[in-house]
Amino acid sequence: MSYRKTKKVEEKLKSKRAAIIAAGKEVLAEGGYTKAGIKNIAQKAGIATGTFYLYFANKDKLVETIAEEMYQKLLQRIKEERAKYTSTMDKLQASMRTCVQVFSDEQQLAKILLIQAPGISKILNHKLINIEKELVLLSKMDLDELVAEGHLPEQDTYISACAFVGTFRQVIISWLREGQPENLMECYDALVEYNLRGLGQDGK
Amino acid sequence: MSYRKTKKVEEKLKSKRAAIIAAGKEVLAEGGYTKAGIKNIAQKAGIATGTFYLYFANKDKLVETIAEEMYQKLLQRIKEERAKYTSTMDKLQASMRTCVQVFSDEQQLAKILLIQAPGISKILNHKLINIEKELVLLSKMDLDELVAEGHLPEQDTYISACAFVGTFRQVIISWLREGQPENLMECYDALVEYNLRGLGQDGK
Amino acid sequence: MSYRKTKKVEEKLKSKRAAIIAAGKEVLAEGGYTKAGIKNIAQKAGIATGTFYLYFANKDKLVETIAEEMYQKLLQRIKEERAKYTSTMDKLQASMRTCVQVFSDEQQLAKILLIQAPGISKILNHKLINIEKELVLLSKMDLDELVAEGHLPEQDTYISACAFVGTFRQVIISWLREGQPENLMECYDALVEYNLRGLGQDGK
Amino acid sequence: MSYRKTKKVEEKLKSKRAAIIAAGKEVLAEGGYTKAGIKNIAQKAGIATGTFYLYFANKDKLVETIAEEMYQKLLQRIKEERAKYTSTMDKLQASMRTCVQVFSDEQQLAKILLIQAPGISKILNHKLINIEKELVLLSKMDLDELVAEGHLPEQDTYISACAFVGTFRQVIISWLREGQPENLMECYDALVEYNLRGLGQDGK
DNA sequence: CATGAATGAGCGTTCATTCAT
DNA sequence: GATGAATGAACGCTCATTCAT
Repeated sequence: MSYRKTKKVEEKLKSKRAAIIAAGKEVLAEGGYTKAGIKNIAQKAGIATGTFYLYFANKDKLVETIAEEMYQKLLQRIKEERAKYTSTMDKLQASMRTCVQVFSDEQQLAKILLIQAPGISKILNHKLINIEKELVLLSKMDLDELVAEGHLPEQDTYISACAFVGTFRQVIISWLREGQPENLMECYDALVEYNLRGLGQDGK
Repeated sequence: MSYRKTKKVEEKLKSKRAAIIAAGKEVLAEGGYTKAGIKNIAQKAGIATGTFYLYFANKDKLVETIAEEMYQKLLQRIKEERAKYTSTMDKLQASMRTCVQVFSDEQQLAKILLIQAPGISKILNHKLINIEKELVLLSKMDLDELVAEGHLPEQDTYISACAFVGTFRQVIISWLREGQPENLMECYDALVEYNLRGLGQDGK
Repeated sequence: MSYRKTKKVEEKLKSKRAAIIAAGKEVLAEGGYTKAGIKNIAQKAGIATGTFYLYFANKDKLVETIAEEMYQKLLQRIKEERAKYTSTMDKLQASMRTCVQVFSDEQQLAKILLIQAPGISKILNHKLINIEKELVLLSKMDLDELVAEGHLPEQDTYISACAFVGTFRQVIISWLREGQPENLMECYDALVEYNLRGLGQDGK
Repeated sequence: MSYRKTKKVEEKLKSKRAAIIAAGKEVLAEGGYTKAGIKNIAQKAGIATGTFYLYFANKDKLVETIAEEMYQKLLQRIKEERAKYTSTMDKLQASMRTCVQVFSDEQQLAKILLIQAPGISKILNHKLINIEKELVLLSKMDLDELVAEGHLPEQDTYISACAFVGTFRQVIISWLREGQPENLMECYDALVEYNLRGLGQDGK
């Protein structure tokens, strides 16, 4: 009859799960999937190895959870930002700005998504790859619309979407790896201009 | 019977070292660093596991060698192609066309460089990263020159170089992962146009 | 709704200790010592894992208790039945009939004693072994008396007692494992005859 | 071209596999399946833990091998001995004498088969159980023939066969556990007589 | 008394590396 | 040189037991 699930206790549990996820992200971002030993993660989370399995069925499930969480967070933010605009062009820009923003704010997320994603067990890898695919397809839809509306010239919109996303991806990777550009947000405008020109939007 | 050598026999006659590298590439491209067990590689190379260590100090050294080899091959080809042109713009285009060409011809190289590269031990990873870095810097030098010559408007050439390389990278990744575009070379022109516009080259 | 208590509720009202023992028997009979996890047992007993340790010092003590309980139940029943007869031969038969009866009624007990008993930690095993030993010795005492009384010819009564008990044991095991004979009690007479003849009692 | 598989080397390998099996039997006989840790077995076999897996795919495969080996050895010996006789009665006796002989010679085999058999993973358990089943059925076939030939009275031969085997089993178990009888072979005759009488063979 | 989250030693298994032949 | 059997540290995971609530 005792051991009531007080608010305090419940919060502790939640925070422990969060701590594991945080530790998992940290280790994943730094060392990749291989180096992400359970003992390592558990230690960083301040728990015993056995405790890990009270919160996650196995290592893969943790990584899956992390991937899913990032996926949701990123797409959620993008949707929110897009909703603020009506013109397709603005929406497209909103997508990219949000991406840059999110990655800029959360280096960990960026590192896992853009640097460590591969090397992870194939199944899990798919989740991470999907984010990228989704971004490309989202961009493609925008481009298709813009072409239809006459705002952009005819073109292979899939290739353009890839190119579009690729420019952002590469710059962010450079920022992560080389520390160049120093500030991610500051180069956002240059990047947008590059792409708008690339897409064939003349008069700006 | 004697003049029809099997591939295996032929490889044995060649340097065993080459056979190991070939096997290493194969395994690395398909399964990633984790799946690249020495036994697996040795078997594919037609040697005993112990023999591997007569040619490479350890697993990491093999990967490093593979990385180095790819690095050399790619940059070598690029230099050769660039030498055929005099104008910087043509040189820049030659760089990219060669990249696409090489990746298109050698999926293995592409898979290792663009898909499996991360997840590999940090130190080794650096070698692979360097190829990308070098490409970006090479592009940047071209851009700097083009800007100086007045062929391109003023811009942050590092960002532009990243963007430039990123477009190619992303399309190649899509080709590897999704099989889209079906033929890599065919979309090359579209990609170049995208980037030339992006860089601000009006006429052409 | 209130007077139709489920089994679970009823057990809770009984001593929890009894519920644990019942759950322990169930799990032990079905899955053996290895599968008998404390969590599993506790769940079946309708308690928390920690509660288990309020009633038993550890897992081994539970098994020991179960063994002891079975031991007492079986020997108690045998003594009761034997008391109903005066002739040693009748007492001997009463022993066996009771055994068969009890095992027939309680498959769980049979499974634990005859099938799962081994594989359990050595010390605990001893308790279970003792039941068998006791049965053999009880039989031997009967046989010794019957030989002394002239009802049976001279013989190594220990061997005879083993043989005697062994016949029952093997048949019961076959019943448990193979389901043959279908009904244990029905073959009791044949078994008794076999042994009486084996012991050298001619005219019945 | 070197590292020839000399006789010496090959013998070492064979002996190592044998050493593992021997160690496995030893541990299995003494401590049961649960206590039979790979580290424990490897140490007893004088090898490193990893070496175990060069000879057996996993722990279960070792136990299966041991079970199979015992099965073959016992049944093989029985068949050999039975072949020496023509009368069914002699064959039946030969079966049992061989069993006693083999168990007497190899306590380890006896312990694993009669004491530790259960508690082992269900699948493996089946192999061990099968030996017993086979013995019972072999005996039953003999009894059926003897009844048909008129050498034994009508009876439930399955029950008789169980009883028959059970007597031997129980005596051997007593010998293993209690050390009584001291010498297994010496009580063989008494046991046979008991069973012949039990089966209803009057004369002799 | 009761709880169930937390613990950590220990399990079976893998694999880069070594070394006697 | 070439071999492949041998090694043992390290992995992911389990479970009997403890203890703060």
